[in-house]
Amino acid sequence: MEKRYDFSADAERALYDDWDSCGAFRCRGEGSSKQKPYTIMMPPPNVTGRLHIGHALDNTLQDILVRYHRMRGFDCLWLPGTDHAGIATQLLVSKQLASSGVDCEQLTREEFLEHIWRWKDQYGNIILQQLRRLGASCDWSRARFTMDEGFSRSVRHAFLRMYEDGLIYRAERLVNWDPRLETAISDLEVNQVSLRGKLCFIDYPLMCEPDEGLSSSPPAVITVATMRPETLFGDSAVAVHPEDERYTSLVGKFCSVPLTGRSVPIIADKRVDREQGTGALKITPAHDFLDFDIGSDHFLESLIIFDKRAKLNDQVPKAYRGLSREQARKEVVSALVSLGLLREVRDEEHSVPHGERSGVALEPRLTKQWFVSMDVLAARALRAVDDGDTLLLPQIWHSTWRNWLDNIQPWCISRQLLWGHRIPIWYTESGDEIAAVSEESALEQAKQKFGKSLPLMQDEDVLDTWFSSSLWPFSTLGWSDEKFIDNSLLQHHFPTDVLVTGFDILFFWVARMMMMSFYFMGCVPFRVVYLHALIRDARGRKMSKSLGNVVNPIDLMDRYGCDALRFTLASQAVPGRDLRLVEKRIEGNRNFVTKLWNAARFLEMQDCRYARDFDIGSIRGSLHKWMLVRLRETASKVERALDDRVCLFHEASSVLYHFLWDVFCDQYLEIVKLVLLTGSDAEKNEARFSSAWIFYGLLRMLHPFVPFVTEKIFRTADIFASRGKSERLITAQWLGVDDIAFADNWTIEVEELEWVLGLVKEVRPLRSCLGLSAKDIVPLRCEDLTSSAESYINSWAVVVRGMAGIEWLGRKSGLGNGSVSKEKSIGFVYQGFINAGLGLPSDFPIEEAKNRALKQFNYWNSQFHALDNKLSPNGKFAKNAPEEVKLASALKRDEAERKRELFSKIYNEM
RNA sequence: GGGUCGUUAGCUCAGUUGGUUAGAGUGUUGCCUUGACAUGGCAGAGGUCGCUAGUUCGAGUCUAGCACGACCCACCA
Repeated sequence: MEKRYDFSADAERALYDDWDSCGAFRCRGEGSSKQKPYTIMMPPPNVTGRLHIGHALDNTLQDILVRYHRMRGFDCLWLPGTDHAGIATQLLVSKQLASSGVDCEQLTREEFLEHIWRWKDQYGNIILQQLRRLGASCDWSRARFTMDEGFSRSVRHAFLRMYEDGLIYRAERLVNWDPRLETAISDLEVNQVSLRGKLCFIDYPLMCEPDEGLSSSPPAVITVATMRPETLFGDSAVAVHPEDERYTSLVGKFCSVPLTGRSVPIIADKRVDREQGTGALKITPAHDFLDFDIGSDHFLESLIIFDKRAKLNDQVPKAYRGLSREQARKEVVSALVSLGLLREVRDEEHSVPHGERSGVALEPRLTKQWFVSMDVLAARALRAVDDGDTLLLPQIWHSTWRNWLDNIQPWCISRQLLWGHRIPIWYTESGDEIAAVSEESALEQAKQKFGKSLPLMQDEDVLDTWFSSSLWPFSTLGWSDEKFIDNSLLQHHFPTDVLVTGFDILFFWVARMMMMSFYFMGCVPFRVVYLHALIRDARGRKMSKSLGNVVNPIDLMDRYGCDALRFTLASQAVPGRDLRLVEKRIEGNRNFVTKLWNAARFLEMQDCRYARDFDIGSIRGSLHKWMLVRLRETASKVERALDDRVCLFHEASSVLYHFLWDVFCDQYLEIVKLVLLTGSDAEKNEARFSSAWIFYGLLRMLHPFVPFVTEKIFRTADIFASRGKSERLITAQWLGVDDIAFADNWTIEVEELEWVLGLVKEVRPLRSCLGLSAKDIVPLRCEDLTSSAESYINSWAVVVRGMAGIEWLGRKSGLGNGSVSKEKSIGFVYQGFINAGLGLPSDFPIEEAKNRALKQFNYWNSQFHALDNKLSPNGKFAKNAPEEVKLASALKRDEAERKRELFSKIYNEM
């Protein structure tokens, strides 16, 4: 083996390509009736995407689950793919076309789509290539795209069924309109942005009743307050609260809208808030949601004053036509000032809805759109989580889930874009709608319905990207695709096991998948949803391009290796908490990878070929038995943590980290070294093979987390040579609790255990002693430490004997239980050095010697303390706790009920 | 306005139904190159667990209030 582990991109790619080409990622599907299926659908990244750190986290966690289950013998399907990402892609391609001098406006729909498809074929798979670098072991042979042929059929099929069932309908409503993208968007795509604005108090002159004449005195005005004076062109009323005494006399009268001369009624409506502004609200039904509702109830006219780019249209006076909202606001204000109708202006914070994609302020707009009725679907999705059919992890999301689904609004699914699934509805000249899977079918239907061939126009709009994504879990398995209807793949792998994704798309995607799955499949799409948190920078800020704090995972992998990044992400994946990416942590985990590599190198140096075939059940040494017990305990912890219904990735990685480093390397291997130096031939042999065998087990447990280094070790280290067994770790069988079950039959005597623990305890002082003595003590015995291996070994053996002497002395003198004074103990330990043959020179300063002995004493003391606690049944409780409590607390954890009873009994009697 | 979460060592974070002396990584101090590993080893320093009250034999952990921070939903005349 090389001295250093090579984690370069090339080295990792070689390993990855080998896995891929040997078919390790492939799901066997229908061909493997014996294997239980395990299925994860990868959240499809946008075709426009480049791998960012969030993808890295998302896919690392999925890969850990998939590799783990694969090793446990499941038939794993991890299905990858990409999303066509309607708005994002269209924006990107039109920008590119514009920069290369193509005027998108001049292109026909077909020409533009051709450009996008060409772009998609060229660049759309970059992110999937990047996922390979991450080690993602997904089944590439089953990769899907949300606009591939089969998927498109699914989408049409789904739309038509929901249309026929009345769940999808067309309606004229006020929708959130994005004036930059010139399309409707859904409520979820709206971000509220807090801005400073000017609250304008505008006087609307009252219209005189004919009989009042000129006699009535001013002020004959009603003052309204608005942040958006430019919308006054669309006003069709002024509303006040019915019980607002200031205005009761005015209700039913008319006032004139400034700059237009239009006369509008003053109406009363309970939805008007008396506290806000002046208590009088100008009503612009076509451009405000509340106004729209009030307007409909009072049968007011909806005056549309903006075009689709949010510029004033020809409904407004000539001087204002074509102005943007901002320009219009200025002009209107100055006109009002010159008319003396602007009473007051106040600075005020308010939140303005912005399009999350375009970033511009939205304009509510009255248009005809397609909607999905959500109530029934939502109720079912809610029940699924309430009943536990699907588990949301972490469970805190349950209440958010409920909250949202309880207050759900119809979903606007039509988009005025070009890139996406075209709505499968055709119109006749008479305006009749014909729903069909294709134009041919629509023509056929029209012919039957009207008795003659008619020219048809397909609906111009496309569907919201999330509409197609909501079909992802089953559409990817061939649902509604004629070629695969009733296919066994769908039966085998649906519902899927786990969905791993970010909480930010819980409503966008997860909830809608849940609804669609119930509607079309009659069951939940996944048993568990694991929602991971957001990755922030080292200072806790969100990563954003504008802050320039976005880290590129590819770059991190180049510098630290993929495994180090993966392990870091896994170890930070604490449910429900955002994680900050600190580079030092990645560096630490790179060191962990190196440690693993070096442990392998050590074992490699021992002569233990075919260690994989070693009959571990035959071992005799307590040391190895103890180690196997610890290994089993580790396997158990990892298995529990990786259970789908728990998903404690940080727990699993932490257990493995400390087991490898602290227990396996720092304790066990150090003792193995002693055995190799001092043991009999049989003992040496057993130590070599046991340690290699145990390492192999550990290597398999680590593989899901750090696949590259483990595979590399497995493939290069001689110890893993085997007689005709699997040659790849990725397809090796997990070494689980059940595989080490034989350890249960061992009775490790208390003395044996103590002996082992004694050895374990010796390791660190041994190392410590080696450190201490290299300059002072050892040269006393061995003049030339480095000249020959023999002298080194001898001096080491001496140290070992010395430490054994100290321990013996320590125990004998009762150092462990505090029955000997500290001073006396120091004396003993000091004496121990002498007795052990490590005699300090006669002129060695006594204070220094005492200091050393004190250090040693402190260490031994803590070790004995720890040992005492392990052996003592009541060791967990404070010395001054009441006896009753000690008794009660000695009960096992799962007997908490009894514990409580006992408590109340004890204290009731007192 | 409604809801959720967080506050533990200089920094980034664990801490399982309340239980010895609150842990890890990283940084820091001192010592040590040795035959797996200086991307290492040993030893040390560093914490009134946000604040206040309460429950308890015992609170980082449970309850209430407060402070600061983050996020989600709704509204905004």
